[in-house]
Amino acid sequence: MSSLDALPGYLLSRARSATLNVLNARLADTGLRHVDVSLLLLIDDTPGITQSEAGRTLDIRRANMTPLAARLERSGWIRRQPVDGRSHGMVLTPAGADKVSEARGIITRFEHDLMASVAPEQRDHVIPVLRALWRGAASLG
Amino acid sequence: MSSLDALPGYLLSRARSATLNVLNARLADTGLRHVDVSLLLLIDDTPGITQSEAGRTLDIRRANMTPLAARLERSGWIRRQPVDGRSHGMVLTPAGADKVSEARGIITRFEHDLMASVAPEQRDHVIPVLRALWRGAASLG
DNA sequence: TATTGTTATACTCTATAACTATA
DNA sequence: TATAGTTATAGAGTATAACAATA
Repeated sequence: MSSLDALPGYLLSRARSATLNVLNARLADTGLRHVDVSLLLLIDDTPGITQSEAGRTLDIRRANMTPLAARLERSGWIRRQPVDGRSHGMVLTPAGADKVSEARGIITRFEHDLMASVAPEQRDHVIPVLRALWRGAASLG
Repeated sequence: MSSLDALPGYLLSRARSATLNVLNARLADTGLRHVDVSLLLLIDDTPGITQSEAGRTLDIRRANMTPLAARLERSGWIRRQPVDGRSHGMVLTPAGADKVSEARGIITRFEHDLMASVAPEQRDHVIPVLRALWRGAASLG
């Protein structure tokens, strides 16, 4: 263990990388990437949400949201329909709703396994600590 | 707040992104990227460490370590010297030692500010939680 | 004027495969 | 046969700038 292991920023990167590797491996068979899952879950939560709104929620820029949403639409998981002349509301298709269920199962199992791997005395602190770091770092920017 | 905000994996990504943005902004004037800092700190901790050893410690592949180390050498911050016919040990130059001091100051201030932004009741849990998530995810892989 | 979506583009980070030189 | 370093390359992920259409 190097002295880097005392630095929250470094630990955050390593923890993120380790968890993402596991999640991506578990998602591999679904044809979804983790970013696809987050967008599909958001659309499921907020049917009709526009690309720009989704981008602001997920911290994805408009320019990068376009190919992402286009890919989900091409795969038949979402439809984009104009809500006014310039905004596109996104909704799940029936196939997309099935895909979300499938993804939700994997995510739920993954989060459960991850939490189970954390010592009981730290488990209740996982969510509060991560939220605090997120909000805290954002407040420093 | 979407339902994603209850998922450790998602929170980890957002927290990592937010902290990295702040850190990179603070490092901008030094000519260092965060990955440069982690390698320089490791070399400072372990003078003579080889590229492969450093790669295993930092989870950076040999193929990606080469241009990284070459850049630090070109900048005059490290020297690479053969330890046997195939391994290169890395050591800081005097200029590199100065650079590490500069970086360490920024890192220390950054980690302090980040910790200060976390509510006191969560603060002591930051390091244990991040270590637990890292090790836990690695054990799932 | 500001916003939405799009296109083009570039930069970083990460991953694999193939090669050489050496242990 | 395994390891160290290198090179080339490809794929994500993320960033900016410019544009047309619309509010």
